[in-house]
Amino acid sequence: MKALDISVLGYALLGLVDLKPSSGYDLRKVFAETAMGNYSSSPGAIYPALERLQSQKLIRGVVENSTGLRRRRVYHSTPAGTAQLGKWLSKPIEQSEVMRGAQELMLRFGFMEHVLGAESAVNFLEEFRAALKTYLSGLEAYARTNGKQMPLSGRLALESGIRGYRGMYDWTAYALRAYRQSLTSQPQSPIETAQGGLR
Amino acid sequence: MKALDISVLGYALLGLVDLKPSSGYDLRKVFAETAMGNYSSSPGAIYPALERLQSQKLIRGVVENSTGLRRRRVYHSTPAGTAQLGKWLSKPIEQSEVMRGAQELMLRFGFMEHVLGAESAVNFLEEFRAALKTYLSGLEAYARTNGKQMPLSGRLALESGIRGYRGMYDWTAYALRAYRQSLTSQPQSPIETAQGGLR
DNA sequence: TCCACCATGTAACTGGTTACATGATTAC
DNA sequence: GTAATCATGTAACCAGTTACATGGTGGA
Repeated sequence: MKALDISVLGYALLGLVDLKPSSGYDLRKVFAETAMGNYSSSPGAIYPALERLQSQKLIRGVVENSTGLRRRRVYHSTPAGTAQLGKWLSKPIEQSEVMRGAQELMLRFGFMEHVLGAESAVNFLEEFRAALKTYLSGLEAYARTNGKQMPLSGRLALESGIRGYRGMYDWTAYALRAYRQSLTSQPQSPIETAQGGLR
Repeated sequence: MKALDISVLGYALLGLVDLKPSSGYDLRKVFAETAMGNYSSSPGAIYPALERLQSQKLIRGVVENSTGLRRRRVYHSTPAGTAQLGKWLSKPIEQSEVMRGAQELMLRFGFMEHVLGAESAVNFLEEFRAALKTYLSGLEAYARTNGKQMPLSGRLALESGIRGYRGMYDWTAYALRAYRQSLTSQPQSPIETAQGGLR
């Protein structure tokens, strides 16, 4: 099977549809109104993206006709779609993704529990934490050596980045605590992934 | 004068070149090796972007031939370029930019002192702080009402976003302190912008 | 009747990604 | 002489942006 290429927006859509069957309009609202404010969200972006996913057989759109409402194409994920989503979620974390702001990593984490189960989420958090630590120490070293010769606003902008990553690093500890707690209190069975072949 | 459209990468390049004349290769290294890890950075992105800026007369490339080195096209900003940069930096902060992660706003802040002077940087920080406060309270309200029905990983991903913005909000206070201190200690004259017409 | 909202689409454009190509200089 | 690094480019492709188009439904 050739490697399908799917944009980040595509994965965001696939993940949302896998969580809950939705129409294009529903999905647009998610991007417009919830905390997923990045990944927007114009009709010219999401309708073609949904069509692409459908042509790859990862989702299927069914026209709702039961009620007297206007035609509404509700998409749901196929087994292949869930599998593909799981594959994406299972990718090891790369340093370059951390560098680019870790937004895609957070998106992946958001879907992880539902698709791969809580243990995977914990593993991901541990890996993420390690990657953040590496990147942070690099940033801090950079700030120490180059900070003095930067204008104040540049130095502060860099400081903002460092604080952001430090905050994320702290967050991983918080999230791990939350997960460990939920795992011990109820020995939560992970949701079965639809297919076995998630390399 | 028609409104030129310049991508964020274009502004990043313009700002860097305005700080210090540089070749395409120098600029690539900045994106590859410093904390400006987003905005990359392949030759296929930055060389065409530099050409576009040059065709808009915002920068000028001069081939270095003094040394025996290989031809190296060093770009420097023109007065029109500095003016355009100032115009971009002067844009009021929009909520939508905050929502998209505030990366462009941080980029703007990084260049601000050099182009518009310290007072502008302070004003920007105050505006930014207010925008963050608004956005944060919206996010927190969203988390309160929708958090319970989200899976743990989704809830935690949201929490990460909130923490990130809260961290930025705290950072604005820190940055304002740093600026006020530097302004009172030495009554630093802002660098004159090259042209008056920054609407 | 007209407005606001639900809902889906399309067409033109363009900036960035990926990958390839080239050639000069320095160090070993 | 050859590998690494400096340095600049180009060409194909495509996803996302902007803007426009359409048409149903419910309420004032």
